[in-house]
Amino acid sequence: MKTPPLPLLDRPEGMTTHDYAFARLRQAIMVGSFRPGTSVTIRGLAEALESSPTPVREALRQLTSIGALQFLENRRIVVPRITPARFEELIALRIALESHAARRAVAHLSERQIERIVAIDDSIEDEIRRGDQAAALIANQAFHRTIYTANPDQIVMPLIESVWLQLGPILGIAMEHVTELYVVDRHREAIEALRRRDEDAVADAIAADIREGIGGFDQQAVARLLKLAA
Amino acid sequence: MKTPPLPLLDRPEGMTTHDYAFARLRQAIMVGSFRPGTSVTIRGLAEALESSPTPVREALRQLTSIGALQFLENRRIVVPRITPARFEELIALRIALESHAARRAVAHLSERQIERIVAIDDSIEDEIRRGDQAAALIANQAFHRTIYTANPDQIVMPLIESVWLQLGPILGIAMEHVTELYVVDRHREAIEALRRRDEDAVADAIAADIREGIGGFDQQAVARLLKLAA
DNA sequence: TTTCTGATAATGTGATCACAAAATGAGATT
DNA sequence: AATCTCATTTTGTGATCACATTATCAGAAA
Repeated sequence: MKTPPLPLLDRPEGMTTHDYAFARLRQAIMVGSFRPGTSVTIRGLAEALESSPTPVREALRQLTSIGALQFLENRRIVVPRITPARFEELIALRIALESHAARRAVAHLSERQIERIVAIDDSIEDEIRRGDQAAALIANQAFHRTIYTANPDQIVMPLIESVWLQLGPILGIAMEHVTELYVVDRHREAIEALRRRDEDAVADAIAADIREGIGGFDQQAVARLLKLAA
Repeated sequence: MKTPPLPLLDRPEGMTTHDYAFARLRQAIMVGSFRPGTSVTIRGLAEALESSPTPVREALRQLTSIGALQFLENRRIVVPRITPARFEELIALRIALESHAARRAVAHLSERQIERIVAIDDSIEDEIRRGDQAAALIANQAFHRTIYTANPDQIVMPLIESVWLQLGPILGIAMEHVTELYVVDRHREAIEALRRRDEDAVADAIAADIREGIGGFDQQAVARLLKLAA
């Protein structure tokens, strides 16, 4: 069991060791630092995070509950494997959830929030230009999250983040082998539709954004990526 | 902090204390044994479950991750409060998720599985006749779960179960004050549509089932229930 | 009466230990 | 060479303890 390097993360004053461990592991999985099928151990991660096992155990309970990791029958903990069919389910679910979330956010968005979303979209392009795919992934998520959390009563974000997390490891492989992951997007259409407060158009733009973005990987492409990572 | 009586649950040979604690607490929340806003403590639950605090701590990390419980800023753990607006978001999300899941299951359902679903629907009616609302809720969930899990690559069930869990406490109040919670349903239409392998009709029947079932509680009705429980 | 202060109690956090369960590797047997 | 057995190692689980943080309560001051 070799723990990959975990991307560093700021630890604010007063943040508990458990919260820090959880945030750091979650981030690592989200940006593809762990490959599908990778085994992890409590003590190995505790060492990498420079903590005792207790906070790591609790973080692992959380990570398994949100689909980022998986407890096996033999009690081992692994990064879930993914098949092309499951990838397709993840994309379809992402489309269902995010178009639903976008619809229900439209009525709540202020002009200021829309300008904020535009700024985030610009930052995605900066990151792409810079060649930093993980940062582009994070910025892309911030773009989507800022739209959906405009709805003050939304409860869908934890579900969406869980789907994003489950896509992390395969996207990590893709980021190593594909250079234009976030070039195609429909963010402009989404922003135009937000300005018009047109729920249908927003939902359609978000769905198209996902379908034509990472959803463009068909089953053959996913199988190829998985083979590359074996 | 008074722990309500936790419904008993079978503990199979070899089941870890943690898994038992988690399953028992999850079930209790699902069937409405805990009221919204109820505070829980690690030691209190450990005592009720006759275990040491460690397995309970880990179970609480899981339960908070799936929306069943909530860590507050002051580190206290509570059953989440719910507002009428959040209830409406839960219903809308349930409709979005479950009609999506039903659609994607249709192609996978065998005749035998459909007969199994019919049998579960009959058992719901038995439970209603018997006046056992918690058992009817569990059977209703089994009806839905059996449809959606026909899709072997589905990944949506943990998300659906999280929404069900978040509805548990308010439904617990409803079960105390309303006697006909599961009388209205559209299960027959859903079954007919499954037999015809008609994805649109299945999705419509599931959506209508939710909307006309517990979705029939409008914001005023929810507010009234919350007042009754205060 | 209300507000403030300080002591005490309650509750979550992290560390450590012992034990249970599963994996691994070496040697013996087929 | 393949399979089995057993000892050792690895890894997860549960218990317990001490400590940190937050809540509560009683008494004093305004």
